[in-house]
Amino acid sequence: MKELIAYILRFGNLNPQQIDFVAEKAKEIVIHKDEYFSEAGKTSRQVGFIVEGITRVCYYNNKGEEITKYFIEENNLVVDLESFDNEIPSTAYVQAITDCRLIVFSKKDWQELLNTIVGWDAIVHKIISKALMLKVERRSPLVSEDATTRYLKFIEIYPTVVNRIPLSYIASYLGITQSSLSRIRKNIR
Amino acid sequence: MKELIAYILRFGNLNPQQIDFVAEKAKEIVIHKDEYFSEAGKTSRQVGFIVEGITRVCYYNNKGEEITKYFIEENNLVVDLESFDNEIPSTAYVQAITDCRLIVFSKKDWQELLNTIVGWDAIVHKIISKALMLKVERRSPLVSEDATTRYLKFIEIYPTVVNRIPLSYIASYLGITQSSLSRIRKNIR
DNA sequence: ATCGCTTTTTGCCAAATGGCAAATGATTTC
DNA sequence: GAAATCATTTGCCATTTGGCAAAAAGCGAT
Repeated sequence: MKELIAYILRFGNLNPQQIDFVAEKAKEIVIHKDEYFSEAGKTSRQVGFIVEGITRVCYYNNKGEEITKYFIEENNLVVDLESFDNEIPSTAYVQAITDCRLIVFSKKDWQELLNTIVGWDAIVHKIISKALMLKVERRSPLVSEDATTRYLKFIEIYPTVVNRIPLSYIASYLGITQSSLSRIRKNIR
Repeated sequence: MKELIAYILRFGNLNPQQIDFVAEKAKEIVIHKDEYFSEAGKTSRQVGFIVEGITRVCYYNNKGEEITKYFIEENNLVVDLESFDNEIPSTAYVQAITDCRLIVFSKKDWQELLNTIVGWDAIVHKIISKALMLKVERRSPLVSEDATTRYLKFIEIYPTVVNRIPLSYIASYLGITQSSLSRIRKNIR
């Protein structure tokens, strides 16, 4: 729980009562490797915070290939905004790549936080904007680079992730085949 | 001005006084083709709204190649958030690709809007989040597609843009060379 | 340790894209 | 309207990456 609180306080201040209130609403859950936090086609009704573990957001393109949109590591919020906010079916899966410990808030509890804690929405907005900006900043530069450079950038961006997840997920995130990525790894060593 | 107001009202409500107040602070300016709205290395001190025209956000990578990160068309806000919010030098250029009519707000006026209009920050946050989500949704799928598919997706995403801007900018956005894009265009016809 | 399953590596060849330079086409300027 | 400038297309060949299938390596269960 302290990880979550520390994370929130980086974006704004809460007094002790407010922190208690947040803690009261938080539920801790475990999701095992390969299980889903939320699924395409279903409406996402939870906001999560990853205490430990790695997840990925992925979908299937029109050739049936599984594409990893991005990874979400520990100490980050995980929520399908579009689906959660508008109560519409999600278009992507959020899947645990390793066993994960999460703190989750139900939609109802999340609403209560919004209604009760003055400034909660401002904090949340800051967190969301920051996360979205990061995603853009990480994705955009990849398109214009060759496969090796993409992988090198990936290592920079996700140094704590690169050795804990299957090569095939990284390949699909980078838009290259896993055999190519395997060869790239060989060349780099 | 009515375009801007209509745009804002899609994200939240303002009463007539508030609308007047916004209009009072707004300045209309023109930026000619190839001129910059904001520049890398300089702190961005304006929020803009494009009434007419197309801009792009671009930067130079470490090989000195000019990379187009994305395009911003009419009826969208244009602001370098990172730079504007934190008053730090920007890392990218915002350049007019066609002659542009913009409505701009100085940082000082923008602050006044925030301080005066209850709910202004909520509206702005919604606008920003929506725009950032769009950027992610547009960028991510490109990485995993071949050059032709990327271009076809580009046409879908920016149908009003594709024929008004140089091919080289599109190529740099898609991460392919302009000769390749030229050949792709030929094949598609 | 062995079997079975999954992931990663490798070989071979085909297809896609890049690099460079020249030719063509389009646009602006005087 | 001719010249100059800039953008796009094309040709040629090199390089990168993909596709497919088999081999090797890693890993967990018995």
